[in-house]
Amino acid sequence: MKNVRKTVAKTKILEFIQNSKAAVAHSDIQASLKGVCDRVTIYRVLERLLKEGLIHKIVDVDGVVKYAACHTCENKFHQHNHIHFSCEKCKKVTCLDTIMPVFNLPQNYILNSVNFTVSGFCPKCK
Amino acid sequence: MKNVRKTVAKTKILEFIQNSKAAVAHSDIQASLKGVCDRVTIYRVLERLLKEGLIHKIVDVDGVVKYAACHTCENKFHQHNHIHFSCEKCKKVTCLDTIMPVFNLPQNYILNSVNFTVSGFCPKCK
DNA sequence: ATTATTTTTGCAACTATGTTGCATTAGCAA
DNA sequence: TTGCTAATGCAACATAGTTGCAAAAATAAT
Ligand SMILES: [Mn+2]
Ligand SMILES: [Mn+2]
Ligand SMILES: [Zn+2]
Ligand SMILES: [Zn+2]
Repeated sequence: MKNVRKTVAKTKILEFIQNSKAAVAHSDIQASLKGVCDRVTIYRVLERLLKEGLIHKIVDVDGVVKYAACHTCENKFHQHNHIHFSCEKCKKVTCLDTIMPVFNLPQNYILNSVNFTVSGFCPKCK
Repeated sequence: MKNVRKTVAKTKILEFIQNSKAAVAHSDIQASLKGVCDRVTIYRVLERLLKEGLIHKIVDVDGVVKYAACHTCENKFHQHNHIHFSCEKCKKVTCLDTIMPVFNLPQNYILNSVNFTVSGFCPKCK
């Protein structure tokens, strides 16, 4: 059952994600942590942080994978049914933590998780 | 203003997409069209079909890009605000053309397009 | 039908993103 | 301090997508 360990890479990466207002991509992390660790390590740390429920993963509308800290779901139900907003101008992806769309699936579909991203212009870019 | 041309590749690719019940990936197309054209051509044809509004693009929860024919929006408003269902078992992505989630953005955000994908188990796999 | 024009294609080369195996390093508990 | 094993670095690989350019094919003009 694999004990988790606290390492420099993990600490710095988590800090960076938590201090970012918008979701960050692997390349953002790599740029900010210049030389702290290998790019493969970043991938592996991200995997761990996901599994430990400290961050969540967002696939942007253009396929770019980004990560954001978990706020609303600290220790409780780890559900991310909020909307993500992707700005077409500044390319920033932000969690709209309080906004959860309403919909109902047809019979016979079993829902597990959702991935809602809307795009347009953010308040700063409109 | 670039006239569009009808070519074998384009015809076959569009047919394949239109005949598929689920959304298809580039690799699916390549597999089905074995040797009809180069893989680069597939990318370029897909781009054109998108621009011509004959298909739409879906980024799956795991980042895999897929394409589906347009049904509800033939000539009219080209809006894709319906939900896509991604089955975790059979990996098929299907358009739930009639289901459109309700939500409201905070002031100052300008909505342009949406990308809603929910995952779980489809009727066949549940 | 022939020719001319321009879109489309194939190919090769390249970039970006993510993965895997394996030897080495470093956390942490005993 | 020692021992165990999680975590890392590095190299190599895999996959998806892009770009430039010459050749081929589709359509328009003659
Ligand atoms: Mn979020
Ligand atoms: Mn669809
Ligand atoms: Zn913006
Ligand atoms: Zn299924």
